[in-house]
Amino acid sequence: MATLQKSIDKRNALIKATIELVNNNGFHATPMSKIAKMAKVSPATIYLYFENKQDLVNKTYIEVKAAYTTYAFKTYDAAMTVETGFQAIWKRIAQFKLQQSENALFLAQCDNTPMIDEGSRQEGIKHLQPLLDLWARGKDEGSIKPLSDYLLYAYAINPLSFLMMAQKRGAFQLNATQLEEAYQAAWSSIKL
Amino acid sequence: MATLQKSIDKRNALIKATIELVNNNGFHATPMSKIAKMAKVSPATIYLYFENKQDLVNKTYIEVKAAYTTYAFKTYDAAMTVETGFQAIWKRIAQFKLQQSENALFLAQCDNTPMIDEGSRQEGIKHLQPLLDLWARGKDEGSIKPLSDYLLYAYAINPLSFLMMAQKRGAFQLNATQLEEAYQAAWSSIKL
DNA sequence: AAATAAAGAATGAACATTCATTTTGTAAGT
DNA sequence: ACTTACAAAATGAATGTTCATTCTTTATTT
Repeated sequence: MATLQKSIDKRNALIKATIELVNNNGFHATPMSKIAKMAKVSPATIYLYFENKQDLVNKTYIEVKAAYTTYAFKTYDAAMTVETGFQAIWKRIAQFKLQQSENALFLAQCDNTPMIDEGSRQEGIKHLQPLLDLWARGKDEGSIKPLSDYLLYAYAINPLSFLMMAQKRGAFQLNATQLEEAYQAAWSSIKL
Repeated sequence: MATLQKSIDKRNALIKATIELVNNNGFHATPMSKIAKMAKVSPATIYLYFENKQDLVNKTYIEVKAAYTTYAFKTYDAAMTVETGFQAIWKRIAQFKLQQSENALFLAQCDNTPMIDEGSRQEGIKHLQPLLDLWARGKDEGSIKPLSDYLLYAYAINPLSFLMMAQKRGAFQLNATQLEEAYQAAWSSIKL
């Protein structure tokens, strides 16, 4: 497989450039030529690593989403209580959105526009399974409200996306106290 | 003076076509030619009503946002208690997102991508003032948690956008009971 | 030396916008 | 009432640019 020879550095640089440019201009307003320039590579080289522009952005999405979920579940252990487990996940997600805001913004944009193939979108959702499992357990135990997975996700996790978006626009600055308040509000809105 | 009237119908048709096409393809993947075709108008005619593509989409955003807030505050009266007022606004917003999902989706997309000028974005925010006033009153009275406006918006209102997005993708179907649960969760996450 | 990776230039399609005309509505003059 | 003249409105066909992708050549690796 010839692919093994190709420089992983170049691939990473391309992914990184894609994220940065798409964040600032959107998918269709970021030409391959700019991505190439930012990654210090010829436009033609992109096609050695990715089939085409759509493939590049799909793969970028999946890669970032995987990094996101890995990060989110890092401190989580299925042996934890539901409350502790949820807290662990929530805080990691918050950390991710604040510390890796470029990546988080990219995901938010992908999730809110027709920029990603439906297949890649589905692929990205799979990785959230541990959270769905935790909720199922919580509902069984009676420690979490019997809401649909979507409602739970919306109330508990999704607002973080909005906060990150507002922060990106310089609308406000989130501090530790506010973050704790946010967590408490999230938990209080889904706990039974 | 032979003053001819530019047809408001044509303008409306252009706005409508813009919303529909941008929803399905995104800003940069909807050519003026397609907008023109859908509005049954010549491409050149668009430039009689709007300066350019950016102006068209900015004006569309502001128009839809204004309709959204008008709808949201329809049943609200500043004389209401904080709880009643919030319920009135929340339920109208939910109704809007469910019944005018095209418009709601368009707003969500505008709010999550670099597609709209910052000026138009600011313009769109102004209309939410009555909600901010209500929260200020609630915090004074001690009936709402002393969270920042952004946190309050994120927890109380923003999840509706996520739900609408998921619904658009056919991920689930929101019914009246779930809607009531959603409202209760929202209120419980911000009430003191 | 052979094979793979990379590059820059070339290609052709898509697009926003403008141009040159035509159509339409209106109001003044009859 | 009915022309006629005129300006606004509308149009389809250019125009020039931008962009994704491919082609041909050069460099690098084994």
